[in-house]
Amino acid sequence: MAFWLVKSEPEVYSIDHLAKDKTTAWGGVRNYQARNYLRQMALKENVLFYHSNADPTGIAGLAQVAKTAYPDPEQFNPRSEYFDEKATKDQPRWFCPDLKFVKKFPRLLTLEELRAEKSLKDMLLLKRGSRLSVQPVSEKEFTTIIGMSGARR
DNA sequence: GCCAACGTTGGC
DNA sequence: GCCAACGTTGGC
Repeated sequence: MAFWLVKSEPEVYSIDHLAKDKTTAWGGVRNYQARNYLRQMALKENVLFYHSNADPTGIAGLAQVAKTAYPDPEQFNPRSEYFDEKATKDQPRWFCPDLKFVKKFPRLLTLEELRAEKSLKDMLLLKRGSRLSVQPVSEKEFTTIIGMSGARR
């Protein structure tokens, strides 16, 4: 069982959007490293939902993998901003899993709080210059974060 | 295969 | 809005 973290700009798609949609295709990721992580996601694995480019930034809630990765349909749509002319149906380049809403944390767990927590110092998210929008999280980190969030199991 | 130029991410 | 960090592109 692996644990993950995905970033999203709340102005574009927030935890509240996910709560309303219940399930969404996590598409539009156009970075190879992130794509590879998306393909590794297994059914029912836990995904922390991070608000980037926000005021303040931080972890807003929890999602779960509802469907493992399949070819992102937007790569085939010439009118989509995520269109990729080099992708074909036989050889798709980009993949997306479906993510399902689990819960919104009682309050946003800010980046500042995460940085202040010593046991999270090795977390990928907190590394300088870490821009990856899909990241693995260790079980220990995950447990710590759930504990800090004040969310009930 | 190197690397400069350029584009994007994301914290501040 | 700025800018550091990083990924990608493309000329050579």
